[in-house]
Amino acid sequence: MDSRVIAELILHLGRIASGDGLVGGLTPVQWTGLRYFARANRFSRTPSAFAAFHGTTRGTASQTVKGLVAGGYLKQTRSETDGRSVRLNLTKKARALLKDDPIEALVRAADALPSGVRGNFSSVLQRLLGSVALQTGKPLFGTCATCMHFEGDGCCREGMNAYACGFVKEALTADELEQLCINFNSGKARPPRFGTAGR
Amino acid sequence: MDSRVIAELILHLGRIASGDGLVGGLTPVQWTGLRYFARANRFSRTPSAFAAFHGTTRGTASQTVKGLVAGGYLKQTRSETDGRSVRLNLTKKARALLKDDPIEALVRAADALPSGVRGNFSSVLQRLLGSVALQTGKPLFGTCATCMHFEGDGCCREGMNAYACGFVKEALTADELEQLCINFNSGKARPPRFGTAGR
DNA sequence: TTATTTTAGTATCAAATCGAAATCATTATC
DNA sequence: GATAATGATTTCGATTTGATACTAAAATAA
Repeated sequence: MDSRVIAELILHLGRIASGDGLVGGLTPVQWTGLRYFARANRFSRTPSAFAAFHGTTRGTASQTVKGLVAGGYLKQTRSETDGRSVRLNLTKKARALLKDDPIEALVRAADALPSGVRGNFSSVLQRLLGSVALQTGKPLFGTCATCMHFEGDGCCREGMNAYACGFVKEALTADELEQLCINFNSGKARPPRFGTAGR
Repeated sequence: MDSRVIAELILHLGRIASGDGLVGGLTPVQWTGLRYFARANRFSRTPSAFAAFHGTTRGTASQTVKGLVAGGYLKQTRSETDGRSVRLNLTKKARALLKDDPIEALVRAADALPSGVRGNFSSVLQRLLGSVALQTGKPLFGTCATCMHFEGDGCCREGMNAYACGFVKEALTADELEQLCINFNSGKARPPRFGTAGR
């Protein structure tokens, strides 16, 4: 019975924290997109990956991206390796705007927690997300720290290329270890993911 | 830096957990309405209170309610004390449908947590919600347990009417102590709330 | 009392959102 | 080479939403 209260609290908190109407000229969906492209690694900054993350269709994700590009928040570049694919990167304008993210009220609230509580709380959130993703068959995005594809000891080879991804078979910089990846695999069984949003 | 991850996790979890499209014939907003009217006490089962809770306008809330009434999920009755006001109660059809709430995946995930962790987690969520509501000036709904208006020792008077609300000056049943109330007051300072959604 | 203001609820309309389906180019597979 | 699958985009219709205006009832002021 308490579990249902928790579930409703999470939904409600999410809704209250993200501004309803447009804040700083952006709609809630556009804010979600901006946050995603700010935290996703280079393999995941594509319209399709955003669609998978956001749990929507590629068509809808394309619309959102188009709006952000038109507004000067994202810059589009075609991939050299794949003629179909498109990479999206945040502009300076976008990075500046992210300082006024309507989510900041929730960030401050979380920041006011004792650090021990905060870490604990974060772990439980991760666990819940993993469980829900598994149950609903939706893709789970994560970082290298707990990914099966992560290779590298970080100490043996000299200097660079100490880390690598065994899935895309490419070297990783230290920064990228913290970013979200669509190819994340925690090792738990889950249905094979195709390019679609998984429906 | 970790706080921002927490904030984004909460938003993402909320989005993933609540089904995107319509589930069981209801849209996500209608599900939110159904959950609200299932958990709100009799003082709060009105279109305006739902608007305040959901952080939207009364017009929009009225539309959502209209859809739920038309679908046979809510029954509308006029208030006897106030000719303007309207009370909304769940039908049996609605209570049956709530068993297949798309949020159940998240409920199960929360249920799988150790009970100690669950209680702790719930407390932190409450705390975050209170903080965000305070910062954004949005109304905070809560239960009698921590409300300033709550009166009653629960043991002195015989049988009924052991509990009461000092705000509406009415007796409360034991069931109602667990329900959400728009008149909740935690004692913390907050801007006066009018009938509007607070914008 | 009468007049004014506030509140609860609803209806209307234009803008925005979203999902489904179709389309096109590119890559993968047989 | 032929076929299938993928990435991205566009179009279209249905739905949602917020703003605005409106009615009716209650509270407040004069």
